[in-house]
Amino acid sequence: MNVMREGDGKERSATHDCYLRLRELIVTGAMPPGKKLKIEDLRGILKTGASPVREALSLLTSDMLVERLDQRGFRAAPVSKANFEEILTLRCTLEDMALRASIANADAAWEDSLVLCHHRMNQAKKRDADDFETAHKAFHMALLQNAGLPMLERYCAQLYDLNIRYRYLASGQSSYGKRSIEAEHLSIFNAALDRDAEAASAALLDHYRKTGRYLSGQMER
Amino acid sequence: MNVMREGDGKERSATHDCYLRLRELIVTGAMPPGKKLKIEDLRGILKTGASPVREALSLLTSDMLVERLDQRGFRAAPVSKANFEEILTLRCTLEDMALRASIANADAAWEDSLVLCHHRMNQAKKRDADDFETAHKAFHMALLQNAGLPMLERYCAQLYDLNIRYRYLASGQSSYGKRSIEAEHLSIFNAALDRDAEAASAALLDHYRKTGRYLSGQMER
DNA sequence: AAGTCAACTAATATCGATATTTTGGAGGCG
DNA sequence: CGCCTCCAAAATATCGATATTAGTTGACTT
Repeated sequence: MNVMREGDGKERSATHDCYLRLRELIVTGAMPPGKKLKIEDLRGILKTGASPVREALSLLTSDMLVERLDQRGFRAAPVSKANFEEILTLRCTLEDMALRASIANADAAWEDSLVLCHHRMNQAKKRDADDFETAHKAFHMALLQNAGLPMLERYCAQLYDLNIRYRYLASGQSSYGKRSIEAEHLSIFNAALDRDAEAASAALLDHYRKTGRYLSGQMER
Repeated sequence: MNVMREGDGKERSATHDCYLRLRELIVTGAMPPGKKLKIEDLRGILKTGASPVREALSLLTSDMLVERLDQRGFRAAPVSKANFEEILTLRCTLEDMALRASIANADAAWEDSLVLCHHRMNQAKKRDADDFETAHKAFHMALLQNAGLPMLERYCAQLYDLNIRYRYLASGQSSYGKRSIEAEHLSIFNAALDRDAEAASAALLDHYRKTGRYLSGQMER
């Protein structure tokens, strides 16, 4: 009667497993915005009891990916252009702060981690879209992870996921437009290694705003 | 067999009620930092089942007031000077942004709400320390609530509670030092009504930094 | 025939009980 | 004599079932 020995490739607690899988479903658009998230249905999809599902939905509420309605259950968070723009604004402010703090604390270990993440991201790009998503997030988070500000990092990670969701919704999986994402990443990367906070921040914000404009254009609402 | 008809003065769902009461217990220091939060004990205190308690703890995890340990349950979030300073830094950046946006959108309705909140705060001060806490938070949130940036407001509210917790921990309930909090509030209030973003932001950050220094001084750690 | 109210259905929120995991300690082995 | 292993007790995580609440349909009144 063991619950968590299926593929063994996931996590160890049913709740956390639910959390990750549900988040994936919402971020990628498999659960579209506004969709009613019925416990019974999700039980069927996730093959588990009601308690882990409920707890996972509660956690996703705090990530602003799920909305809780009075006593009428849960639904996938709605989307709007205003929300998208708020996410962009907050990301620009918070990541600017985090990146500058990271650079201020720069050391060899951090630079090593940047080199690795950047390399892996470029390798993953050639292979698999899903791998690239993971590596892309890892690269962006690595830029901020030397700030020594764990709460700020957490906010940035949350906002990253919310933003990714809009990208999945605007277009099919991982369509990045025609711009050279690679070049943009390279200039952020180089400026960070040079410990040039001004240049790095400018490149990062430019990267986000360009992506923002591209997605904004795709959103007809 | 009705669960939620005690004093009727609280909320309507057991989970939300647990959430509010537990948050109060942690913020005020009744549950000290690092304290193991055992489901059974809390069941006894809150007089309810295990499910609402668990769900409330999950929600508090996202507020960074509770930590979840692998499969070893929950405990009240630890405190540290670094954490306190991160909260202060984030508050200064985020509330600055929110206040400026609020002022940019200033209108008569918002000014009315400020006048009311400011008045109520001053009235409450004369009466009851607990009422003052509520009114004080309402005033500070009212300053930000015209920004039209709901996520930002949410972050600010979260950080406000985290900060209040340090005040409760540093000293007994609602000891505000010798400064004239009232005068500081008045200058923020007046600058906001004048729609002078520079002055309002400067007064607000000064208010936070003074409180921060005062609390930092009280923290020997 | 339209609006209103009431019972029915469906879904949520909560409870009590069980199985799994961790923890602390006693006994045996090196 | 100290360390590792194994066992018992406690606590967590999860399940299945129940009671409460919202949504809906249909009948009754006007």
